Amino acid sequence: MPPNSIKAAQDRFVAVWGQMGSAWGISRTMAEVHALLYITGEPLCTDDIMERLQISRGNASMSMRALLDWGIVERVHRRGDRKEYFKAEGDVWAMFRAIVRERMKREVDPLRAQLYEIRDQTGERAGERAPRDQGADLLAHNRRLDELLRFFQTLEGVSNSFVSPAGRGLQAAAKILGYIGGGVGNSAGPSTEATDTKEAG
Amino acid sequence: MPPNSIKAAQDRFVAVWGQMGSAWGISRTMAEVHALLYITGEPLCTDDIMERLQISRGNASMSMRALLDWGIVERVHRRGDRKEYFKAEGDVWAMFRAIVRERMKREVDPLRAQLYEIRDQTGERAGERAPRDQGADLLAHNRRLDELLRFFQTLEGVSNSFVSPAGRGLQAAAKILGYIGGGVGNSAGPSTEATDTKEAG
DNA sequence: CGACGTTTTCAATCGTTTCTGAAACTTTCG
DNA sequence: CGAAAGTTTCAGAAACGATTGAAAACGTCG
Repeated sequence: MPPNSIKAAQDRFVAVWGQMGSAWGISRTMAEVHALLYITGEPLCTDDIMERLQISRGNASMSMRALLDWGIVERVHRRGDRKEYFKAEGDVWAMFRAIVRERMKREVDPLRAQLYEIRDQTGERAGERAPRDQGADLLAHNRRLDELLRFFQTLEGVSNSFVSPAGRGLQAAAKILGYIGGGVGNSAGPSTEATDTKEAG
Repeated sequence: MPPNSIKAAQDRFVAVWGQMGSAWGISRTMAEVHALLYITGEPLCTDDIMERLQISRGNASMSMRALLDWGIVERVHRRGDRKEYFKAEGDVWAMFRAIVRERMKREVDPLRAQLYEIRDQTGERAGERAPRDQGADLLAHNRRLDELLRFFQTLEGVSNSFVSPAGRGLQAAAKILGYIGGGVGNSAGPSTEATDTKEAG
């Protein structure tokens, strides 16, 4: 096995992860930077990233900053070195929790707020009554909004129980649900289990 | 209340939903079309959509097709009318299940497959041994890949239990978890007040 | 069967987002 | 304090995905 096969695998991982990122509305480069930090597992500095990913300094800097904001990458200082190094969160579940937390905060919460506003916009104000004609439509309209709101409220709850300090809760629940769903066996143990997913229909 | 206030609310909903879509990697227009169908609740034809959303015929057609593929919009035929009409799935949970199913199929499953390949790429082949130098790095590299794979496997399980015919399972679980989440003193509650959805019961 | 209304496709265009590179800024150290 | 090293910002350039509009395909009806 050639000694640089790890590097090749890393490159491939970076590409794959970057692609996934862009499918989920995250800038490709940001995902790539994260991928690189995650897969190498060790702290890298801006120049390392620039060189390895062939991107500009500005881009590298911005992406790093964003990852820091997301809380899935942390600064590392080395004694006797003025450079800053960066290291990715190593625990996949912690990483995912951070992502969920941020996306809820940035996208779902504002969305909920807007939906409430829209709901209020046609909500009956005190002492005012909708015209007879509009009544049914309005009711149905508001019912649909409410259903959406209810849904997002539930989602909020789920996400909180996942994200919270005691958030391992969902990790456990996920496993239980996993069993229900597909009989997916996953237990502790670093052994290379390449268990195939069994469809349960 | 002016009779067109529903229309105004609909427009606003369309805008909000479209924005959300693009934040999650769905084309804005497609999300808008869906929003329109959902919020009006009744079947619309291509021309209705073109006019209301001010988009081209081609765009409307493509977006409709995509929504059909996602399984969150269905064709409706009207007797004595050659046009095709389209109607959005009305049940929020069913809609969300369809979305999860599709995104898993299109994005997560391929990702998993790729990760397996990458894993195999450096996996020890029979009778071959990694050079001593690379040993530790390789082990750590593969461990990180495995963790990711394990995670996605669990995710797959959760999603299956959600998506499957008996998928109401997660709906119930979600509510339970939601309660837990609400009860748990979670970190500085972002903006989770205003939880006054009217209960029908 | 040919004409008409409707839907689909696709190359060209347009608009948005991302990326670059250089300048401005900040921090550290002699 | 000033120089050196590092980081951030930002206007313009490039890349990418979305959108259009016209033409082809489809299916129906007289």
